[in-house]
Amino acid sequence: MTDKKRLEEIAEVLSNPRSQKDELQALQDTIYVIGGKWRLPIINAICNGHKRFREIERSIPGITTRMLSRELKEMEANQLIKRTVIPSSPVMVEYTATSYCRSFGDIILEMIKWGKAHRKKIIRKPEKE
Amino acid sequence: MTDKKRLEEIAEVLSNPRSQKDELQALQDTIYVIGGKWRLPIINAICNGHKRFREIERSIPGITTRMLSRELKEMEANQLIKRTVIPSSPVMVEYTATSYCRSFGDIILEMIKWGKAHRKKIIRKPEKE
DNA sequence: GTAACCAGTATAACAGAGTATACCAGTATG
DNA sequence: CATACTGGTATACTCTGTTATACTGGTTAC
Repeated sequence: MTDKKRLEEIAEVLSNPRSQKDELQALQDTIYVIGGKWRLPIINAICNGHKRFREIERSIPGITTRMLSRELKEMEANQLIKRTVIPSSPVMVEYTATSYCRSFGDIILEMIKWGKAHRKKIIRKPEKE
Repeated sequence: MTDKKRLEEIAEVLSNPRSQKDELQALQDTIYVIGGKWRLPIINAICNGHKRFREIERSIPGITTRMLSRELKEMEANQLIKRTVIPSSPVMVEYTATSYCRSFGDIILEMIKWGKAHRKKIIRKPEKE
């Protein structure tokens, strides 16, 4: 390590008693958990009261059965949601949010807020036709 | 369309005067803009005062030169950051955040908050060794 | 002269997120 | 009997974000 780099590091630590590193780590952890195109929309749908598979599917235009199925499975494994089978006929399935899941509420809210505020600025890549 | 589905839709609209659809759209727009593994960490780094290429690179462990270069280029194209060349010798480059970029502050803050609160719950897939 | 810094570019390859399409068993509706 | 609903699975494929590795040109320090 060069002296320059060393001095930079010392300066950084001194100016950051609570360390930027922890914040970066926390940020990256969160990105890891809610990463991907569908995770947050699904959480949002379930928190908004959509419980049934097809109901969630319909509420998120563009998502495929496969992706929804996969995400739900993983989210159940990670204790984000609860899957309940109602032994009626035909069998019904209900997905409900755990409190862990609802802890994303503030993030989702902020993101909706941002999206609404900056609607006009966004130029999406054209969807495949 | 079946009567059932039709009734469901009516019920949904009635219970949602300000329409969940707009919120979902806003959420997906935001996901689209800040999507990916590196976008938010880079924004965070620049907002925290890291201006120089190598400085940003060093502040985000794991990122490659290529990814940082690509992201910076795209972010500049999208008016998220400003790239300034200082004609010294050797040439220096400074990246600074636009106010548009800083508008992600609240989202990043919420995500850091979440990450810190749920640190222990996260089981990351083991990194490649 | 060689090692390290700056700000990147080039090339190739990979992994997995995401898409497309079809299909299953079971039930109810007309 | 055909159609449409339920909650999904199976197979195959694409795409691109991401990684890995090497390299460039110019400058400064030892």
